[in-house]
Amino acid sequence: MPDSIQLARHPRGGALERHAVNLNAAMSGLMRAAQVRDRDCICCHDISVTQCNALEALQRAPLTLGQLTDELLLDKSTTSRVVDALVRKGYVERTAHPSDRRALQIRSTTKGTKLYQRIERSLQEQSMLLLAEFPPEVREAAIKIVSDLASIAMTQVRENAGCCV
Amino acid sequence: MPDSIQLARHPRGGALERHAVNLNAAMSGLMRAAQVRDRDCICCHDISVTQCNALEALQRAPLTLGQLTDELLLDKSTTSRVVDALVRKGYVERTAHPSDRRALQIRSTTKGTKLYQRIERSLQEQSMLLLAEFPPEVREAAIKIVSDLASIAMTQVRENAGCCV
DNA sequence: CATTTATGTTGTCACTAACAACTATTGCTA
DNA sequence: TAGCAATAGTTGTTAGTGACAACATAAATG
Repeated sequence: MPDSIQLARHPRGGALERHAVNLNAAMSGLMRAAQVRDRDCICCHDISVTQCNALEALQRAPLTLGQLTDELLLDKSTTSRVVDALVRKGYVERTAHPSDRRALQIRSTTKGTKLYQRIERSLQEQSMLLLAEFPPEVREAAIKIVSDLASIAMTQVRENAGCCV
Repeated sequence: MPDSIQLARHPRGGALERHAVNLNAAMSGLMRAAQVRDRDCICCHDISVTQCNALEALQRAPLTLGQLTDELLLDKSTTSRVVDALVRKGYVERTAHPSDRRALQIRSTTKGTKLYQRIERSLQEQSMLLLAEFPPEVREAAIKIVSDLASIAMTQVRENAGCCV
């Protein structure tokens, strides 16, 4: 088990404080590694990580630009350009919204869906290597925790909109 | 508990495949949220997220540029510029390496250490909000898992250096 | 009907990060 | 020990990301 993250032992304060410090250290390492890994992996498939996130969101259902913006936690202008890129490459299309003529329905094309499935498969292989080291119960627990963390962090971001006081 | 991550039930294949798919979904959500959260939080403190990562690494010990590059998983040119920025702002200094005149010893200044501590405190507050929802044993387990994931992912990145075949 | 609000797009800017080319040391080896 | 390959950092250049502001168009509200 290589260079593991340094965990603090006794910073002043209670258990919660200590846990928070340790979680931050671990998360920041994980984020850096996962970011690079995803970039290297996704980029071989002709799109960027952000573009891939958008494509993923559109696999579930067609979305308006606003909904997509919300899901990606980006500015609407950025989202618009992410969609531009995907349209240019033929992975996504902008169609008219049935009831609101201001809005769009952005949907994945067949080509886009195929691409996404290919990418998902290669990301999955990476994660399998990663998870193979753990027994099944621990894997289940890890998934649960990470997705709970994700939900809560997501809400924090949406509510706080610029945390610093 | 708000918009939680969709978990797949029965994709074809064994438990490991299913776990890998679910972990990816959860991680990608977590990454997006945490990235935005960290950015918003750190940016109020006059440096970027990458600069903050560098500052963090330098809290433990002075490093050469190469070592720092390795830790941050960046290109050495990028790392050099990250250091530039931190030097310009007075948070870090480049000093001569004792035994190798090609190399540098990059070290955090007192000002840099103070800044890092301030930032760490505010990130910690965010994480405390997040962790408060879980009982202590679960928190411990979460930290362990996340840091193991981080270590393994880190190794994957270093070894694989461009996964796609 | 007029004003306000919401949906997207475009212009501009700052920042991130990679690759390649270069300089300055160091270390190997013939 | 002279010469050459390898290593440490820096700088030039390029592509991409993402925010903010200003804008056009359509819907909703008074």
